[in-house]
Amino acid sequence: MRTHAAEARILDAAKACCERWGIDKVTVDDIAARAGVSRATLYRLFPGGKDVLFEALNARERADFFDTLTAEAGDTTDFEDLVVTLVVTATRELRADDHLAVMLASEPGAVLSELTVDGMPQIIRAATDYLGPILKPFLDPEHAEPLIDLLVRVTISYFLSPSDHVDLGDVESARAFLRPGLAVLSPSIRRPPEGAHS
Amino acid sequence: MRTHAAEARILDAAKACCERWGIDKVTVDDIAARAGVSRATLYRLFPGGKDVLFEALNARERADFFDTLTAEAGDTTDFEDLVVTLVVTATRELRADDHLAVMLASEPGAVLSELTVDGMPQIIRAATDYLGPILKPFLDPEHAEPLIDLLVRVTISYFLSPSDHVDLGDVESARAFLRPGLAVLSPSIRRPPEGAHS
DNA sequence: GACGGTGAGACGGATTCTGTCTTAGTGTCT
DNA sequence: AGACACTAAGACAGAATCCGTCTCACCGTC
Repeated sequence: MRTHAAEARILDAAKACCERWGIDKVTVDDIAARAGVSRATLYRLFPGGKDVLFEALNARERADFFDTLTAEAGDTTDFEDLVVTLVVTATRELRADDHLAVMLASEPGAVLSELTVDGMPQIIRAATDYLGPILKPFLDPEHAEPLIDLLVRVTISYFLSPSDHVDLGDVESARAFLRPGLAVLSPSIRRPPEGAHS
Repeated sequence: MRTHAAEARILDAAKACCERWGIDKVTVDDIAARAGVSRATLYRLFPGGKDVLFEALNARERADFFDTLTAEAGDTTDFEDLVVTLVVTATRELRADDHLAVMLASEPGAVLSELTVDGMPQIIRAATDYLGPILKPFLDPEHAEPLIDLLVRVTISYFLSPSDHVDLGDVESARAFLRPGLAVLSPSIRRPPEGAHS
C-alpha cells in the first residue's frame, strides 16, 4: 500500500499555499482545493486539522532534510571528516532550500520560532535519530547526543545569521572552526579508524 | 493642507498588502497596521471601509497612469502621431507596471474583471477626461469619445493577449495597425496641423 | 482652555472557518 | 451479484475572525 498518494499531494498543497498566503491566512479549504481533494478526505488523512497537517508537513520536511544529509555524508570513515561534512552539507542544504527562504522572508516570526524555539526539540530528535547511528562507530550515544544537540544549534545559528569569522558552508572554514571542539572529544572516541577500508 | 499624507500611506499599504496576500485575504487591520495607522483613522479617511478604499486605490492608479501618459504624449502636433503615441505609450506603461503584473499573475480573476468588465466604465471615463482635451484640437467630442472608447478597449485587449499580427508597444507596428482606422476619421478631423509650431 | 486629529480598543452583527457528520457515487475484490 | 473501501459534496453547529461604528483618552496647535 502506497501510504496514500493523496497524503503527499495534500502536504505539497499545504506547502504551496503557505508560500502563497502565509500560514495565518491559509485555510483548510485552500489546501484541499489545491490538492484536488475534498475537505472530508483531508480530515480523514490528517485528523485534527490544520495543526496536525502542518506538523506532518514539518515532519516530512525534516525527514527529507536528514535523508539527503545522511545520504550525502553518511559513509565518511574519519570522525572529523564526518562531522565537518555533516555540518557543511546541512548548511548548504539549508541555504539551497527555496521554500525555507520564501517562508523566512515572508513570515520570519513563525519560521524562526520553528527553527529556534517551538520546533527545536523535534529537530534535535530527528537529528539524533538520523545522525546517531552514523556517529555510532565513533562515539557512544551518551557522547554523541550532546554533540548532535550542539551541532544542530550551531549550524542553525550560523545559517540564520552568518558570521564574519567562519563560513559553515565551506569545508576548510568549517573544519578549522570545528577542530578545537572535536579535539576535546578525543578521549571519548570509541574506535578511531586506523586504516582506510571501504 | 496636504490632503493628508496618511491617505497616500494607506493606499500604498493597501497596494502592498494586495500583492502579499491577495484581495480576498487582506483585512482592513492588515492595511492599517502596515500603514502605521489606527483602524479608526482609516475608516475616517475612507468611510465605508474596504470597498471605498480599494476604489480609491484604483482611482489613484488610473490617475497616475493617465498623468504619465498625457505628460509623455500630450504635446504631439500631428493627429496620427498623437494617437499612435498614446496607444504605444499606454501599452508600454501597462507592460512596465510591476504591480499590475503581480496581481495579474496571482489574482487573474479580479484583475481581469477590473480591466474588462466592472472597471471598464471608470477606465473609459478617466480616459475620456484625460485624453479628450488632448484630442480637442483635432476632433469634436462627439467623435473623440467613441474613438477613445475604442482605443482603450483595443489597447487593453492587445495588452492582455498579444497578437501575432501587431505589437502595440512598437511605434511602426502600431502606426500601420491604426492608420486604416484613423483614415476613416479624416472627414471628422477639425483642424489638421498645417505647419509645425510649438 | 478650545479644537482638530489620532490611537487604542470595546461592541454587536455579519461573515468565514473549523471539525464532524451524513449521503450518494465510484471502483475493486470476491 | 454483493460486500467493501474510498471519496466528493455538502449540511451543520460552534468558534474564530472580520467589519464598521462607537467612545474615550491623548497630544500638539492655536
